[in-house]
This record gives sequence, structure tokens and C-alpha cells, in this order.
Amino acid sequence: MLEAQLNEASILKKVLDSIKELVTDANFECNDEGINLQAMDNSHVALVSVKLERVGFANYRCDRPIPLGVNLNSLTKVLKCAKDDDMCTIKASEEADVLNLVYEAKSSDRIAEYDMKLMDIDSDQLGIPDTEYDAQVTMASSEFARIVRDLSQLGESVRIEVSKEGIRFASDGESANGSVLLKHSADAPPGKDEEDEEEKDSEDEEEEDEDGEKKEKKAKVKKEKDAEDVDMENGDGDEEEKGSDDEDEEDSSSKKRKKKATKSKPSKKAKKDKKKKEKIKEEPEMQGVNIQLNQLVSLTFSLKYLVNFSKSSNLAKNVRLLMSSDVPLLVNYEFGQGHIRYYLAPKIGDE
Amino acid sequence: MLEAQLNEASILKKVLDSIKELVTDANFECNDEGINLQAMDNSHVALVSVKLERVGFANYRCDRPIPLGVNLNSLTKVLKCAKDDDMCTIKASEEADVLNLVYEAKSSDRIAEYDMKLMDIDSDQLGIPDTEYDAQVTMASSEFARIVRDLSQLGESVRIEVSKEGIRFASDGESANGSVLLKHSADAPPGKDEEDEEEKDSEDEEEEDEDGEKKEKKAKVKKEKDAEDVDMENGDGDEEEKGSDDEDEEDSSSKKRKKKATKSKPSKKAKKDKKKKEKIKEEPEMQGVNIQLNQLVSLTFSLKYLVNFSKSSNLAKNVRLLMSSDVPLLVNYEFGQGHIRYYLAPKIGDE
DNA sequence: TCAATGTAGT
DNA sequence: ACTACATTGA
Repeated sequence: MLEAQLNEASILKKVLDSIKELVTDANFECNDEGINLQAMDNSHVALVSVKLERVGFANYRCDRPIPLGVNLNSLTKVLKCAKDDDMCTIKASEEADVLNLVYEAKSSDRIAEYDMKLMDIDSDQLGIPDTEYDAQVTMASSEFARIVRDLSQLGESVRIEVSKEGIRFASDGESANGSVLLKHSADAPPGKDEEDEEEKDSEDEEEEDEDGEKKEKKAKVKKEKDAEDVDMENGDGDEEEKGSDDEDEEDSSSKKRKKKATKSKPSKKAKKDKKKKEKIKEEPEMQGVNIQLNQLVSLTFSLKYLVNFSKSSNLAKNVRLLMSSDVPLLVNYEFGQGHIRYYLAPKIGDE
Repeated sequence: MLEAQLNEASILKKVLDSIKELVTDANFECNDEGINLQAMDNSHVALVSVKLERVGFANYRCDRPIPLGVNLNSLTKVLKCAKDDDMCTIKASEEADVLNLVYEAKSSDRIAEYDMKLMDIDSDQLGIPDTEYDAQVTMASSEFARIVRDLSQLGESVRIEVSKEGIRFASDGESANGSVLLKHSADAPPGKDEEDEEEKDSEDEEEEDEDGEKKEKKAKVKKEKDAEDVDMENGDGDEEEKGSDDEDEEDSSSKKRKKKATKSKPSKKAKKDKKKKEKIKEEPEMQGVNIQLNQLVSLTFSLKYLVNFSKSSNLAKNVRLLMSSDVPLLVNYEFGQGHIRYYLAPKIGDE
């Protein structure tokens, strides 16, 4: 039996808006940790992976893992019947052939209840390799959306190059070519990601933690010192650091990093829990662009898909692009309650 | 000869937007009391009745009753040529085969004049029986619109049940079933429906008087109506008034009414006149749902029509649904200058 | 949140 | 061909 309650139906609505064009049917895999969805897009070119962590729910109970086969169009319709700030409770019984959704107005004077048929879906649960990416770029999700939308008017595909200089999106079209370069923000403390007020913990989790740190450091440091810094300086800074850093960092705040280095990084979970307690919120929009680069990458992707992915912009202020040569691009949106990740294989040659 | 002047062309525009999909041709029956339109919808399933009272006009003159046969599409086109806040004067001569419309900007620096051909229409002037309804439900028109729109995504028809509990809208569809329950608002004492204009409905509004608390709540509601009143103050005021008011309270001008209190109820016209003077305004959106119930009713209706009716939401903040078993539903929108009423027969069995 | 454009239905 | 509804963009 599954019973999960969200304080804001809008999260679910946004998730569905994000993926419903890509995928028509999918299994929501519910287990004690939360709810996962993983599916290839209809043309089997892209893969989308959604995670809603149990901590993101006001209430969550899942006695044993259940896959809920959902037609996303139906679910979208049903979710449209929820107002954004309704409390939303979803329930499914053990041999669920129906998903029950209850929307309750905060004022409690309106209660809407929907039952949606479920279906059996063969799940493609593909294992996603845990790649080490050569380039990690974090930027405002709205900026990413704007760029791919703009370029999609010109051509079919975009070449994304990440270098020390920054990240460049270039597209060639019949009537015009376009190129957008985002410089690695010198001053941009990547805004401090979530609030890392607590850094007490121990685990260093993968990349994310690193980021967190960087951000923190950056944020603080820069403000303190370098707020005024100009890009150039930053660039220099970067270069200097490279020698020592290449494993994990590159951005401007390496100094600070060192200081903090003694501390371990906060665990991801810890952070999230905290957030929740405080009031779940996504990280504030970062300023500028944060690039971590091990190796220069240049890959070409279909703009159609990227435009599609960028519909998730309303879920998170920031987006992270992770790339390595000859490996699918990962477009990652983190929001308070989980994440949505898109994988897209690069185009080869000039196809 | 008819000559009628509206301060705001928008009223007429809204009325036509509301009904033009339902009816293509209709007679505007003009007489000394105002203008009435009554017509079956094109498929003869629903009936729409519009009344514009003469007091709603800045000027009104109608020497003797005239029916003006109008093609509503034509009139809609002509009305689109008026700006919302234009003064609008319509004229028709005795043997009118043309309707003359003059739009004058408030600034008087623009005058537009249109002549629209009239036609002869056999009027179906159906007498509408003056039913006593077992259930009367008043709610925000926007909420009603939202509910029927939502449910229309799922199924063809909706079952509306009114009980002590509240009002439930339920629809079954292929991929999902839905049910929306609006509880009778605590603060809106069921007895009272706001404007029982002529109190022809059984005045069962006694309860209000009994409990002061409820009244206060109510008071709030009312306050909203009275733009000038402050909530708290108003509450008190209201209570005081109630004794005398329950007979005729209804819209915004309760205070003034008070003054009038010596009289039992002011005549409807009088009230309206007053409103006008004050500046004709529709009643503010009520909070919550007000239900008056003599007997439980459960009826099924075509959502398509209800969605259509709900286009009148821009004419009035509130809508009132009146139902009795085996009798057509009445959907009533009252606005400052008159009303628009829709009648729709229930579906029988599971058709 | 509102407006404009495109698509579907009558 | 016209109108209405839905989706996307500003």
C-alpha cells in the first residue's frame, strides 16, 4: 500500500508537465525511499529519470515496493483538476489497478477525489552508469531554456563546447548561424546553493557535495574579497589552481576550498532533511555560470530534445549539464523534493 | 421607439459572449421594464433567459413593447467594435428593421455608430414555471467554472448531489473518475443565501439571527460586499442590522438599506436604483458555499452545457444553482443590471 | 499572468 | 470556413 501526501500539488503538476511530452506511459516505482520514474522517450532517444524522495512528502508510507503504471496523459488531466496549492494525497492499494488522488484546499472547504486507472507497463529499468563527467556546468535553468529555445529557431542541433573560457552553444541553420557563449562567472558565486548552513557532517558524497562546498566557499569568499573581481582575474585564478585541482575543482574559489577542506562535506541527505524542516525550498537562482572542467568537451545534440528538457525550468532555478565525450549528456534539475534527470546521446559526425 | 443607454458597453459584450455559442438568433423583447431575451439553445436542450432591467441603463425609453430580432453573431461582431468602457446607446424605431448602436468614448472624442439589420424571429417565449427548488447553492462563479471545466476533462456528464454535507460534483470517465465536494461553509450559514431578492424562496434564513457568531462570519461576507466597511466593524454593524434585515438582505448596500430599514423591504427596483446611483456593481465574490436545502437532490447533467453556462462568470462573482428532482437545473448569474439564467434538464437514467 | 498562435472540432 | 480550446511565449 502506498500513501503519499504532498503539501503542494504543484510539484507533481510541474513534474508531469515536464515529462508528459516525452513519455506517454511510465511506471512510478514506489518504495520506502520514495518514488522513482524512469523511462525512455517515445522515440527511444532520450531517457528521463525522476526521483521524489520520501522526505519531500508531508506523509509517506509505502509498505513494499509497487510499480504504478500510469498513462501520463491521464495523470496530467487529473492533476489539472488540482489547484496549485492544494494538498495532494495519492494512494494505491497493494494490487493497485487504480490510483486514488485527493486534493484538499488549504481551507478544507473543498475536497476533490479522483480515481485513475492504472496499467501494466513493462519497465525498461535501465541501469544508468554512474559516469564521471569531464565537464559540469551549472547555470540558471531559465538561461539554459532561453538559449536552446533561441537556437532551436535556427537549426536542428547544437554543438556544446565547454572550455576554460566558458560554455558555448552553437547552432548552424539554413538562414543563420548562432552561438552563445557563457563565460565562467568569476564573480558569481554560484550563489550559494541551498543553504549550507550546516556543514557538520561527514560524508562526502559525490559531486554534489563538492559543489555545495564550492558554492559555499565561493559565495562567502567572493563576497568578502572578490566581489569586485573582474573576469580576467578570475580566469587567472582558475589557471593557477588547475595544476593541483584538476580532480575536482576549477572555479575561482579554490582558496576557500582549502580552508574548508578540513571539514568534510555535508551529506546530501542531511541537507535535504534540514531543508525540509526549514521549509522545503529549492535553491535560489545562482548567478552566472559555474563550470568544472577536467577536460575540454565538444558534443552535438538535438535541440528538439533540449528544448523539451528545459520545460523543467519551473521546477528548479538551476540546471546542471554534465558531459563527457561520447557519453550521453545529463541534464539535471534538482528541486527540494528530488530531481529530474534527462539523458541524451550526442549526435555523431554531422548527422 | 426604443432608446437605451448603457454606461459600459462591456456589459452587453459580456452578455453576448455568454450566450452567443448557445443561441444564434433571438428576440430582444423591449418594454417599459427593460429588455428580455429568452431562447432555447440551438439543440433545444437548454434555455437561456437574460434580463436587463431598465434601471440598469443610464437612460431608457421604450414607448411600447418591441421585439428586436437579432442575429447574435452579427451583434457580437458589432459589439466588438465598442471599447469596453464606451458609453453605448442602442436605438430602434417603431417598425424597426435596423438596430442603431452608438459608441461614445468617455472622453467624447470618439463616436462610432453602427446599424445592424434586424430580422423577424418566431419567439418561443416559453413560460418558465416558477419552481420552488429543493436545493439552492450559491458559490463563487469562478469555482463553479473551474469544477465543471475540470470534470469535463474526464467525462460527459456530472452528477450533482446536494446534501447537508455540501454539494458534490461527480463524473465518471474512461480513464478516471472524479468527485469534488464543496462543504457548506461554516461561516456561511446555510440559511441565508445572499440575495434572496424577493425572498420568494422560502425565507428560511432565520438561523442566522439566532447565532451571533455565524452572523459575524456572515458579516464578513457581507462586508466584502460593502466596500467601505471594515471587516471588524462591519461585523458588529451587521449583527445589529440583522434583526431588521433578514427579510431583504442581499447585496452590497445593506447599510443603506438599514437606513431604509423602516420600510420592510425596499422594492427591488428601489434597491437597484440605489445601487446605480452608488455605481452599479455586482456583489463581491462570496467566500465559501452557501446551501439551502429542503430535500436532498441528486441529478445528472451534461457537462458540455454547464461549461458553456459558466462562461457567464465574468458577469457575476457568484452563481446560484437551483435544483429539484426531475426539474431542470437553474443556473443563475445576477449582475447589477439584471441577470442571466440557464435552464438545463437533467439526464435520465444513464443516458 | 496575460496574450498570441496553432490545432481541432463543428 | 469559422469558432473554440489548448499550448507556448512574453
